[in-house]
Amino acid sequence: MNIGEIAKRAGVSRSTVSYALSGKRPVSAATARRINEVIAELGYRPNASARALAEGRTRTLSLVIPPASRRLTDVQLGFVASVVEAAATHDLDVLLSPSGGDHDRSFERVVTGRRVDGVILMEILLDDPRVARLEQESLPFVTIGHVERPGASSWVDVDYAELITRCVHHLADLGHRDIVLINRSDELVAAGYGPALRASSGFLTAAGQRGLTAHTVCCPDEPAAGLACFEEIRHRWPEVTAAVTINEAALPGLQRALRHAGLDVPGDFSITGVIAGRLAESFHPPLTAADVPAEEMARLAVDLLVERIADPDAPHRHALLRPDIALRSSTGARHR
Amino acid sequence: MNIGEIAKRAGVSRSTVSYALSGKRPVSAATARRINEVIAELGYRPNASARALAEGRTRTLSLVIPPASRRLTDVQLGFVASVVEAAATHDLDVLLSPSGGDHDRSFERVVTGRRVDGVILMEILLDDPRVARLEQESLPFVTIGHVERPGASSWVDVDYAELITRCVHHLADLGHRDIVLINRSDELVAAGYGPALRASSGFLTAAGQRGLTAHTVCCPDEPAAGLACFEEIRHRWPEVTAAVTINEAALPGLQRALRHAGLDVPGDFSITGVIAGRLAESFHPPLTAADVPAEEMARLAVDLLVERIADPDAPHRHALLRPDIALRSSTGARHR
DNA sequence: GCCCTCCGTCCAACCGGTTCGACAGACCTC
DNA sequence: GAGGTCTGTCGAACCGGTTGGACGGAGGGC
Repeated sequence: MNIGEIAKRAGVSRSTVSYALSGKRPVSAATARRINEVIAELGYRPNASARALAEGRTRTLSLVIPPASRRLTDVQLGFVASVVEAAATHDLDVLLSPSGGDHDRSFERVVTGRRVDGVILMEILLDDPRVARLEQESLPFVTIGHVERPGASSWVDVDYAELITRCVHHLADLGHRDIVLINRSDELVAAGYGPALRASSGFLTAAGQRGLTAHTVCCPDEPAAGLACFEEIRHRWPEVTAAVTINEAALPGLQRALRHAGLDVPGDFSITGVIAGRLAESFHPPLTAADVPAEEMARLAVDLLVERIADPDAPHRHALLRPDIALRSSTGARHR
Repeated sequence: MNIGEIAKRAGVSRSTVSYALSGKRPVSAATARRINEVIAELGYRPNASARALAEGRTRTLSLVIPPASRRLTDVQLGFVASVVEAAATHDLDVLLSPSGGDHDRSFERVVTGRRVDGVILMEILLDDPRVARLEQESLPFVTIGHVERPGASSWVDVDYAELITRCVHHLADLGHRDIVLINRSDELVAAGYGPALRASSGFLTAAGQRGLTAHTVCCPDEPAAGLACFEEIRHRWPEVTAAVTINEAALPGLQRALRHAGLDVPGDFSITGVIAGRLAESFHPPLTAADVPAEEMARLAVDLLVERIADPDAPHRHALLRPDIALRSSTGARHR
């Protein structure tokens, strides 16, 4: 059942049906009614592939995710769900493409087969080859996270350096003198993962300004690693009284380690950082932390992308978000 | 840059290029080499929409997910990632379509616009309208979870009734006499969500067989609810010494409630159930539980779907998985 | 040398839409 | 009543692939 069938039954030409549907040229009321009746009766819907071919656009976005093997964090999952949601408000579909590892076939297929109108990249490295690939292919894209040259593309990100700085000041104001940053994994840092690097430098700079003694550790994205990591911290720097973290996956392990060490939060030890809000609230006690506004970021990313698709030559835009630190109950005055 | 351009530069007709690419007819070695050179030089890749239109298939699957507002559980997330992964091994792309709430436009668009070759449905209700819709549209589909009439479609599921039964026997063997099932939310049960209903009936039947006193409660999919729910259990049935659960989201709250009540696991209280393996291991202590094999299920679902797409008239097949209970450390002998 | 086969290639139709230019007829104007 | 505009519709080209039938030429059998 195609547009020709509808045209035949309504006694008009194919183009008239097309115009009736798109409204791009006027159609008499009587004809429109006849056409709509036939369409309703037959349950006709235009074939998406044919339309995409003719229009030169697919009404589809690609969301490039890290491969499943590397488990997604809560923040990342928030992005996926929210991007799909935001795209739906523009009547766009979302194609999920793994990239990295041996999954670059999917990425290539999507990029080069004109399968989508635009791409949203997440888990961006400071110098990301996929960005170069998309630029070369001149396919509109927006990144969640940003590469080193901030003017080179459209992006949305949270200002990790600034948020971590605020965390440090918050702890300093509470009297803490020895603090530690629990970062993401070694591998990510080595690969040039922006948030990890920006968090680290923001942390050290702010600690320096306030005259604090600061240490940083990398911790694999797993609960068990969080436990081991904290025990190492206690062993190497027993004087530390507060931690800042951006490693969500390590939180359960961290929690267990704290209990195991008999430390009360925030009585004996304070914790803060940049964390998905939902996760911060399920910590015990709820974490004082900057919540990553995944939903807002996803919405912004999709809006930026839609804009770029409409006008690929417009200047790049970006949004650097700095959500307030939500004061919950995991930080307190130092009294050891 | 299209197939005509390649043909021109290689000095052959468009069809020859097509045949060289698909291998559906023999092409002389010399011609093939010339064509491949031009293709490599220009970085040509066939336009996916045009190919889809001509071939009548899109090489794309749709994965229908619950809307983002209803947060995805860990098990569900495992499905999404694993389905994408499994589809990639068949060189298929995955379109993510929210359904339910006000997102049925996406579902309709995908189903009726011939946008995909097949659909994977998750979060199936015992009597799911989407199943009927897909049948009517005669679009191949596979469900993760199964509707009431098991022969009506192809599906893969875990045998919740059986697994919960095993959990009950396990607890009974340990001497527990009063147990409770912490189920998913009221709404899901009311909507006819299969796992919740099958878990419940399996639980009650098994408890009856073993002569145990059994209670069931529904608990919203949130940590806070888990806490409240456990406190209610302690209040209403203080004699209960063990819980079985399929509610992952409630686990953190449950954990907090146990600590708050000063209960040692498994010394004072045992917990088991059907849970994503990763989550079971991040509980403290690690949960003795049947791990939902999300990866295997996703792989099976994709395989079944690919099979159905190839031969839509083949009889329906299904897989009902019964993973062993992984013995960890959250269950012990009753001694109160 | 003739006929048949087979191999490699080409032409043209087709998939199902969109869109541009043309045009018939109604209506207005002078 | 001739000429001009406006409205609604149609025909045909086009998007970029795939595919079936036709066809020319090389090679083999007689």
